[in-house]
Amino acid sequence: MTFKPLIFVAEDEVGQAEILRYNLEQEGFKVAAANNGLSALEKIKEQQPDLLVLDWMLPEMSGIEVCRKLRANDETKRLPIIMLTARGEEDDRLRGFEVGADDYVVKPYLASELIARIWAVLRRTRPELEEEKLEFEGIVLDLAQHKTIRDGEQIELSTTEFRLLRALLSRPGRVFSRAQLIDLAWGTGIFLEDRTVDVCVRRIRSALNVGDKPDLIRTVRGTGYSIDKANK
Amino acid sequence: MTFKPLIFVAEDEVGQAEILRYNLEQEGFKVAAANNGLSALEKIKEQQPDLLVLDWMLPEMSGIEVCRKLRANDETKRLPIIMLTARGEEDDRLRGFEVGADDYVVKPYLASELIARIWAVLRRTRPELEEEKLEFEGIVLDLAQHKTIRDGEQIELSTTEFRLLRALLSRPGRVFSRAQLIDLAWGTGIFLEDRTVDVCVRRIRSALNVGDKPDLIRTVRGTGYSIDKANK
DNA sequence: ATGCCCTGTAACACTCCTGTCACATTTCCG
DNA sequence: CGGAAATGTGACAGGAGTGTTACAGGGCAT
Repeated sequence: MTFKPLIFVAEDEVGQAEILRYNLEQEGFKVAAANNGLSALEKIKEQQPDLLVLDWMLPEMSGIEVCRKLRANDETKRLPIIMLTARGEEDDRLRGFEVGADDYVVKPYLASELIARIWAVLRRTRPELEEEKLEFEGIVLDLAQHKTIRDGEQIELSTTEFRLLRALLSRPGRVFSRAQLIDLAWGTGIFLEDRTVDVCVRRIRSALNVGDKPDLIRTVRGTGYSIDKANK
Repeated sequence: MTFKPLIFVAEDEVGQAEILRYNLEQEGFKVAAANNGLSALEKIKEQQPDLLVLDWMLPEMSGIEVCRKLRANDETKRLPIIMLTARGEEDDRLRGFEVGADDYVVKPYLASELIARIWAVLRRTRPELEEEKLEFEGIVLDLAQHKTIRDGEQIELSTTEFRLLRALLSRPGRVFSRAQLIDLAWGTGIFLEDRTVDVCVRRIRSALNVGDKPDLIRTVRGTGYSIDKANK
């Protein structure tokens, strides 16, 4: 991917914003941010981001207001917007769509979930961004369609398995610790036994290695797992 | 590496802090330190370090408070922070992320583990520091991939062996005492026989010196070991 | 409510790592 | 040359780490 979309984050809670920035940068996005509605509006006009992640509750100017103002301006009229709303405020969702948000995500959210939505919206708005695929040694992950293929044959993976494989495929060869994999596949701040990763890896392996296909998941004893070529 | 990152250590226990300083300096970092939250905050503003290692429990001002204050200030808003938390305090980890820590390490920790995290965070923040390989005289350690290569051929090393070789390769020519090597490869505070290092070195040697390759690990009688060119 | 699938955890088996010991070899020094 | 100290080497028992299977709880669609 040569093009690096600039994502603008309007979120007032510093911690949330930083985590988000981190995850988005990991994903390969450029990131700009503001912590209140007013400055968000200004900075957006300057920087012309490719997409806006907009918290519903913002000081100075509410998300809905920001949204409306953006839609009223010719330059920003078509800026894709993803709303962050608190759980239970379903009404907000409705109003969000009314004022022109392209999608919404309920807090608390999984980073990977939000990233998936971002890609979806970007694809929708910019068809020239061909659908994102991860590929390695005959394994293809179609992120848009959530499909897994090995050597042309489709593989059935559950959501969690798909996310874990996705993390591994994002950087072939690189070894991920179990903790990192939990962060990437389950979400930052989720606490699970390390062994859970082992079991999930096993499930992926047995789904992936049909027939006599070589096992491409390398176990690095004492450290973690990676996707790799023919480890003897 | 021409650029020497300045690491700021905020840790109240003097012994811990000194060991940490030593290990970080070994790694080639510059180090500044404070033993309470308040002075840490002041010194950080003066010295503008590249990264902060922040103990969770600090006198005067807790780690979480320091973190929050730093995030609230424009100059220090993006300072990468690694939290040190006690084992079992999982809640702290969550709160750590909430207030914007970039990573966390659980005490007691492996010096090499912390150093790895520091590099990871620095790389994330400063992509130009993409240095994930150690190389010397045909030996290549790929830290990200956890692979060892000599003259193009892959070598199988166990975790411990890998860590020990890594310590040696981090500063070619430098002689490490057995105690230092135990700190670096096994972890600070681990007690082992010095002879264990000898055995581990032997294992590395026999894995590395396939064929008639020269032995690059030099034994310094009465002192320790180092990686060095062709010692006859 | 019912049944199915997903999932996290526990339990057990098994591999291979690993720290230590005992003995061989080398080095140093008088 | 002798002896002691340091290091090399091979063997081994115990254990940590991982593979594997089973299962119970929960979500979701019917």
